[in-house]
Amino acid sequence: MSEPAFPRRASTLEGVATEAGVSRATVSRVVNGGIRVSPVTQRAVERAIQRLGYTPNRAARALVTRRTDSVGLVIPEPTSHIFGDPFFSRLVRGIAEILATGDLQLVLLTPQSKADEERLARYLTGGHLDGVLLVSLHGQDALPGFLQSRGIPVVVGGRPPDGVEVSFVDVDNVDGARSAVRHLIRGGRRRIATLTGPLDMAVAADRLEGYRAALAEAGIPLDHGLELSGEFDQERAHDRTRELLRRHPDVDAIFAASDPMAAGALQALRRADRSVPTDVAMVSFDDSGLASSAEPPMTSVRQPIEEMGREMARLLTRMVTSRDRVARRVILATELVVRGSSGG
Amino acid sequence: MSEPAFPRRASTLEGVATEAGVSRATVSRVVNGGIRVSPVTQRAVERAIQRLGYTPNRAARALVTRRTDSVGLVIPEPTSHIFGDPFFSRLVRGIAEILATGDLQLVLLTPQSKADEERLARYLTGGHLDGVLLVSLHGQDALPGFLQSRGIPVVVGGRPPDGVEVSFVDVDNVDGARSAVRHLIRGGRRRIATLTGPLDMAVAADRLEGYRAALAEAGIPLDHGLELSGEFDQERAHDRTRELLRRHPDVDAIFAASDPMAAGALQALRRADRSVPTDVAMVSFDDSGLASSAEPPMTSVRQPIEEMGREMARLLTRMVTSRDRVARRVILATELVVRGSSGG
DNA sequence: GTATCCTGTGAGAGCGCTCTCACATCCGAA
DNA sequence: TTCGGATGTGAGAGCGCTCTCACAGGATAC
Repeated sequence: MSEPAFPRRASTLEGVATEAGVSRATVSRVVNGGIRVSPVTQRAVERAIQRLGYTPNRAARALVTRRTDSVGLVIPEPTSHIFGDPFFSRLVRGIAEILATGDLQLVLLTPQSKADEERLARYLTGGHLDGVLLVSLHGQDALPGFLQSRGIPVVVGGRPPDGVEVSFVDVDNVDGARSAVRHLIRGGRRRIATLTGPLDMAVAADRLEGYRAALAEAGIPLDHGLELSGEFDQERAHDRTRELLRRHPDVDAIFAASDPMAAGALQALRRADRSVPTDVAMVSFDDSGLASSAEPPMTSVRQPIEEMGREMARLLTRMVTSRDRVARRVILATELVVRGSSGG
Repeated sequence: MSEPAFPRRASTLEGVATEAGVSRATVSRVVNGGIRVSPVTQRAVERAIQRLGYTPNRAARALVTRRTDSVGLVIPEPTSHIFGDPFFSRLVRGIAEILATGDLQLVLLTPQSKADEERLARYLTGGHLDGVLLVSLHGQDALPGFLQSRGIPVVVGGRPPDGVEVSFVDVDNVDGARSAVRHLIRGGRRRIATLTGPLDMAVAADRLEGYRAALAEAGIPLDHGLELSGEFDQERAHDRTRELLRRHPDVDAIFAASDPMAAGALQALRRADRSVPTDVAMVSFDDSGLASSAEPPMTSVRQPIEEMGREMARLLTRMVTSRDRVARRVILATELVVRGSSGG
């Protein structure tokens, strides 16, 4: 195969202007919406653009407009945590869907270390991006406040750190967890344990709060020995469940704060010869593919993750394209999908 | 909360130059590697950069260097197909890991329609990106050849369309499938069915080829009634398996070309009261979390997906930073992870 | 008829950077 | 001593675009 021809120098505004017999300024007007251009000129320019296959040079445009037409998605998470859990993909899907309509590019940023994070902060404040989406924040992460104070449009996915006045989109985790546990209580369960995520994450804390609220309203006393906190993953959930069954053999239900955790718990229950849902009923959170394919199929709290992504992108787009910097909060409702694991 | 102060104008080369008492050119030299700068000047400039918190303006730089320091990842796939399957996340992880070391930004592009694809082709040829990673190509997609002919660095994940001389990284799907089916044959199975992916995708065709090769070398005649092609997803695999069991009740093993498909088949087998592995042995492909958490745990072909991402990023980085345009092909080996489902 | 406005267009500056070229030193070799 | 060649530095052009301003010419107002 012959060496591919190197692309001829991409055509510029200047070239189009010459071709159409007008000035650069006029071509620029046509390209940017054709305001104040006569129909005749407009058509001539459009034909010239067509003939030359002209595409505006983004770098040149960015240099003068101080807009890059791209936004960042920051996931400050050891990437290994993201996998096995399609949360991330679904979120990106929703985000990309909306950004595409606004002609904004999505730039992915996954700082893996402290050094990465410093470089990132630099990058973000360096005017490389028009706005930033932040997800999977731990604890009192300073990033949202920092960016906000520098005037950079920010939208957080999930509840942001306390005291930071920033736009965010969250799922109603408290309510979702409460309805899950209520469902177990309605099924006659009383000794209900919960596997929580890392409690420095708002999402984990909120789900625990919902669990407690449901017990409280049913008049069931809290037993902190039934609250097992840890990571969101399957392996550790398995171990924690085994431990739980040893210490509290009377447990008759488990609320797991994620599907992978439920899968781990299910394994532990099977190995301990406890049948689900007869001996131990289960409800989980996420309603990913894992839940529906589990054996028995898992009752789970469905989160509108794509919608969360969409809403985040919508908020950010608005902040980027207008000078509107008012912090907004959007809370999305969850839905309990009942399957066999909870004893229906 | 008070309105956040708007960020002061980011400092420029000019500013740093003044601060350090040198010319713009000298600062530029320091920023770009400090070649031909005296140690004294170098230090002075570095201090000035530090004091002013200077970050180079990427747009301005791109305008003159004609490099954007960002590469695209194109996934021309109805995004819904990506989910439930962590392939995508793992790939991105590997890619991001390598790109970070080379200071390249990852831009995600997921064309969803023909119109999107045309816009994309424009965008890619418009000099907005230094290079492109393509994955999940269907059939005889023209994109890789098109980009290649325009002189844009391209690396394909998976086997590219025939006749296109382009760099790619692929998993040895033929060999992986062959070893999976050999394993079933060694276990004494003879009536082995396979659930394949869409055969216009090289990955699906290759796995089918491996399946056939294993049967052929064992002297087992092919029966096309045992080859069920379709999508990679769980639901349709379930339906196809039910159909298979009706038509060919003597089947004693199934090789599923993905984990979600295996999960679907497992459900269908359970509902038909066939025990796994006693009545029907199973092997799948991917070795995602789904495989290890299935009941029984699924024997599966593990693919080095992160490594595939890393290798793709490495190839692209090399093409972008040098003028090296030689097409390279990298084939990564798979590994059979034996668990309960195959009766191993 | 002149003053005023609006519309369509072009000239030209300038965004922040890189890169070429010129030049001023300084060194060692002839 | 003179010269060629490093070596370190600065001046200035120019990348492709947007945006302000000026201005011509037609419509509208008095």
